[in-house]
Amino acid sequence: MSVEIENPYKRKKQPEVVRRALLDQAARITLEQGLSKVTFQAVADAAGVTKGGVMHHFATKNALVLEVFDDAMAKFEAEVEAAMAKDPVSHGAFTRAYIDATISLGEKAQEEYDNQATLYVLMLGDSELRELWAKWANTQLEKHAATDDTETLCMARLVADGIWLSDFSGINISDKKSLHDRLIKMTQPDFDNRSGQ
Amino acid sequence: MSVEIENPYKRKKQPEVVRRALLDQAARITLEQGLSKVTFQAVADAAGVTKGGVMHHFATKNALVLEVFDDAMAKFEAEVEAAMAKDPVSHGAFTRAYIDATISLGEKAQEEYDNQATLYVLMLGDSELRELWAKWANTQLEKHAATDDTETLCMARLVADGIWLSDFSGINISDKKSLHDRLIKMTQPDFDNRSGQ
DNA sequence: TATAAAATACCGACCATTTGGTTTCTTTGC
DNA sequence: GCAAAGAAACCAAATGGTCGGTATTTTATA
Repeated sequence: MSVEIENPYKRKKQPEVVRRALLDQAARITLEQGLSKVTFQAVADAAGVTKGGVMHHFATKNALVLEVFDDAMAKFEAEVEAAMAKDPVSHGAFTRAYIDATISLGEKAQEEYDNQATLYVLMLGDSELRELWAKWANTQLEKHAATDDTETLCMARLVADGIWLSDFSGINISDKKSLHDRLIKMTQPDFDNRSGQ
Repeated sequence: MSVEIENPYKRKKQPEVVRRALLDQAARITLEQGLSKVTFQAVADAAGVTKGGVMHHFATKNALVLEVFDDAMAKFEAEVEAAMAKDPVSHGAFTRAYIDATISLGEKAQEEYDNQATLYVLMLGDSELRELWAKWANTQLEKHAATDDTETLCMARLVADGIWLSDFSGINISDKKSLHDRLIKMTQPDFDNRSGQ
């Protein structure tokens, strides 16, 4: 007599949970093994469903990747907005939020670091996603032009990007904390007047 | 009576030329269409040889990509060293060279810009290549520790990286030339003393 | 210096696997 | 009952890789 096999059809249906798992696993595989390893099969296996299950949620591979990217972008945006909401000073508020969302110090959760990395890895490998990212970034810059348009603030954001790049590729940075503090100082309203550039 | 068909075997053999073409085309495809489109077939077609021809020069796809990366890294290194050789000031010489090799101003050839982009796109999409890059960069930093180890110099390099990132993804930067000049000023021997940070 | 041998460059047919994608079906939950 | 969730069995095309062949180039040798 044969062993009772769990009938997979009887698994409880929880589309939202499955969908979330699919996005998360796709993002994880992107980071750990590169975009080329993000296949329907791999994502399905990682999330514990079948390929058919994945394709029910995401019709094509492009759609899947696009949603992973959108998801990462939305999270990043939320992070920035949350940080801005807590900032009492208006001048440079966007830049400070951007810096804190981009640089991963000790206190920043791994989860958020991974999200940022997913965002960058995806967009740097795909010109279509790059355009989406540029659109978002340029929109943000316009939106905060009144408070974050000086060259010094621009530079501060660029350093943040540079730090992320170094961090991600494993290049040693002397003292990230001190650098971070220096960046934040650069965003103060009176920085450009107080000191030379 | 049949037309004489050119025997493809009789093509003149010029391994160095073919090899160069293969690396160049693979790099181009990487940039224009992403790593996933870099297939033996695509590279072969682009270079005007057969798949077998490609595989004669590069046994596996990994080997091909690795050589493309090595090639890009070597070119970048050469660019940096050439710039350093022309610099009479020792303090910050590596940083200035790095900045000029990284930021593409008008005068910088498209070719060199593409090389930089290939380097970054490849390494950001593959953890193995990332390690190679980190190794190279960390070695350079050690080598030039005597002249390029201050926080300000580190920051200048990070801005350069950030500028590249923004450029590549299509994010608007106010005045790149002015930013570049400011970076170069930051690398001057007396910068940290002359002004606040 | 002529030539035979060995090595190299490259072609082209082939193969197993994986890929993204389609279809059909069963099950669940309202 | 019915729409949605998901399984499962397909499929054609593309992929990385093997293999054996053929022409050219280099090297060894006489």
